[in-house]
Amino acid sequence: MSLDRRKQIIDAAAKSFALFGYKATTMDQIAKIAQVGKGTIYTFFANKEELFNEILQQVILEMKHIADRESAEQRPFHEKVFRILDQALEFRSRHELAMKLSQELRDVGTPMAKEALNRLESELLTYIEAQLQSAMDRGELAQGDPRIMSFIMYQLYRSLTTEWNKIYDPLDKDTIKETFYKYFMKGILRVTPYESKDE
Amino acid sequence: MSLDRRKQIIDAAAKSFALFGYKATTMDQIAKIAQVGKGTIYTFFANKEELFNEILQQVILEMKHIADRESAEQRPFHEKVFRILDQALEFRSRHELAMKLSQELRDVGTPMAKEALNRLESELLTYIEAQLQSAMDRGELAQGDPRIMSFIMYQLYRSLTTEWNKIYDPLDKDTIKETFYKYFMKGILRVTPYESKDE
DNA sequence: CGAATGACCAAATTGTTATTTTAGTCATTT
DNA sequence: AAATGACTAAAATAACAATTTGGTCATTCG
Repeated sequence: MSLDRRKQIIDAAAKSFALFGYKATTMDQIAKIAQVGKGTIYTFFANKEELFNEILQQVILEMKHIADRESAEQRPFHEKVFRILDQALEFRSRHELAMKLSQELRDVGTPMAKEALNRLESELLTYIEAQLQSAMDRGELAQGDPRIMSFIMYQLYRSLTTEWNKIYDPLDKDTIKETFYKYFMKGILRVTPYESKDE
Repeated sequence: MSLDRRKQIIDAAAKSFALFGYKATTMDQIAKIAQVGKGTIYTFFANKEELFNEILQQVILEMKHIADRESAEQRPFHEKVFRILDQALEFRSRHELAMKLSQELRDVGTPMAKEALNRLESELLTYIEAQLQSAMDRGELAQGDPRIMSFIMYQLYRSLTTEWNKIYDPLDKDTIKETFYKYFMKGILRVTPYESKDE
């Protein structure tokens, strides 16, 4: 039942953080949803921040799980990386908590929201970095600094999706994919998937 | 003397906007610095915003002038583009007004500061877009959508400088240059300057 | 007895009202 | 006719009151 209570609290907190964001979620609120006295929360978690980090950790694992499923697929490497990025950003824009945190950061600028989103980004970068490293080891990829490579990859993909949409009309998925290959992959892949046909 | 007064006002405004930002600059302040009655300002400019736009326009012209000087140089195209981006971002990080506006946007979120910086960015994108178009016409560059190309170029360069520094230690200029070529230019140039030597 | 609890408190947040500042006007002066 | 600065309405800021909230701990319960 001790474990039961802990789970109740985590579930309640997850629900509330996703629904109201970090700041607008109160410990009283969580206790109420979890049907638990407020003091009980503090027997499992030192403070609000620690409880939040527990939830965040779950989200990170969930994201990695999705990426793992993608990278386990038998596909050419360049396809895989593209799909991981795609799924990750898709995940971020679908997952209620991540979305709520983005909004909170925009609207109120809660520092904890910023930190959490940075952490998500950082985890994704680390993940891709590892994928690149292993692809290099397998010889699928030209040598290079995997940290810089993953960073550029992420930034480029983000530019073509999120950033582009801030100024212009969204690009369709095919254009994004093609552009991503044309302007980036081409420079690093050992085997070029799209030959330049002098369009 | 009418022109004289106008210049006095513009100079005073430029000084004040660069020193205190948009919001913290008052019309009284400008009048005082310009040694002019406040009413006089309104015989030349309809309001604060219009006066600010006059200053901004000057900054934009100044930036374009720097870029023009760079692109007039007799250099291979890839060198030119790199240097234009470099000069432009350097300019933005050196120019007092642009810096102050960035700070103001971060700290207070003044909408006018955001708009102004967007305008600077937009002008730079348009400029590069034109450069790319003319390089394509000359056959120095593979065909492609110059808008997407300039956007990616800008974002990539910005990623390697500003964005990278938010997470990691700054990259040195040579690494930036090399990375920029390796991961981007290579994919679009007709003549590859750095041959991959299987490092 | 130890785990759970909710009344309690200091600190932070929010709501409210009073005060000051500021963009823009316009009657008067130069 | 151009320049000015006292003036005003609106906005920003400060000062203060009222409420909320994270965290504690003496008491209760199983």
